[in-house]
Amino acid sequence: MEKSDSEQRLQSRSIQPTAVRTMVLDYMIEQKAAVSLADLEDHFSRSDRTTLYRTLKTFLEHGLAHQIHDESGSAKYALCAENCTCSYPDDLHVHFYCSSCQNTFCFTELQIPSFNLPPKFQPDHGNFVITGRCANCAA
Amino acid sequence: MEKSDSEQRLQSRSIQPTAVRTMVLDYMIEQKAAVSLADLEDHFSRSDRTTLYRTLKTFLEHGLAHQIHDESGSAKYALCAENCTCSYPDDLHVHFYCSSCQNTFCFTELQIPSFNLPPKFQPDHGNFVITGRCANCAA
DNA sequence: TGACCTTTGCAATAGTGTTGCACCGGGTTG
DNA sequence: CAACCCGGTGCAACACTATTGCAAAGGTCA
Repeated sequence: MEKSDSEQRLQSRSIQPTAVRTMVLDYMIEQKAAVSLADLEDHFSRSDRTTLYRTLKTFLEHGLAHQIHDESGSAKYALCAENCTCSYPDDLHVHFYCSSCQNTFCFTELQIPSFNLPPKFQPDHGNFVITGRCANCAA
Repeated sequence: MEKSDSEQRLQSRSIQPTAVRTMVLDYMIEQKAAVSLADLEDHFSRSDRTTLYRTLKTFLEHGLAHQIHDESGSAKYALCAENCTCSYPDDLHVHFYCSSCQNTFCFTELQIPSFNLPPKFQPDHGNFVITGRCANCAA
């Protein structure tokens, strides 16, 4: 039996590829914007909120996705790149939250130039969000 | 009757200096870390949650304070500098959220080197948070 | 004093995040 | 086969944050 790409992607992060997890991953792969728990609830109405919540939590814990805190009030989730460690400062990229359409986009190609923190502060990871209007809504 | 510094600071942002507002502003001035609504509730137990909530909202609307979204799940608020406009890219500074003591600090002196957004994206303001351990907790 | 406006307090609600517990199906072991 | 274990899932409940509606309090001004 052949394995789908997403199943392999789950296994490569040591996550059991269950039906829900594979579906959620597939869904996240197609999205251009980061997804919230509410998005998943809407889209997978046959699955339980808790299951989707724990699915996202599992993705976070295994480094498959990262969490973004924008001004929408609810956490968003986006897939990490294959080789992403989500740690500072290597994987520090910018997100853009559109206050018009409430979408949050990952600009993984947009690395932040490095800067120095005050002494003794030990960074672990970062959450950078620019708020404004996205290319679609600004038109 | 002489006016206190905080009363003048409120008036300079066109905010009526009521008792609650002046007290909250005084409190925020003394804090080294950003405050949450829950912090205010704890400290001003004689005032109502709603009043404190609306006080912060007023501060935001008049550019007296800015909002920070860290991983704590609740919004934090910190005073803006006198000349701050809170707009991109001039007032883009870094915040540090300590996952150990849950405090969030403003590094207003730490400007981000500039970078370019994709075309047509119209930025308004930013929310940059580094998570890790603060100088106190790292010891 | 009375009309008016702002501020404040109280109550209630929506929404998000989170946990406990029970069930189910699959694999394992006696 | 039966007893068991275990991860995943679903249901219910709860905590906490954010937010709104409405009524009371207080200040201002004619």
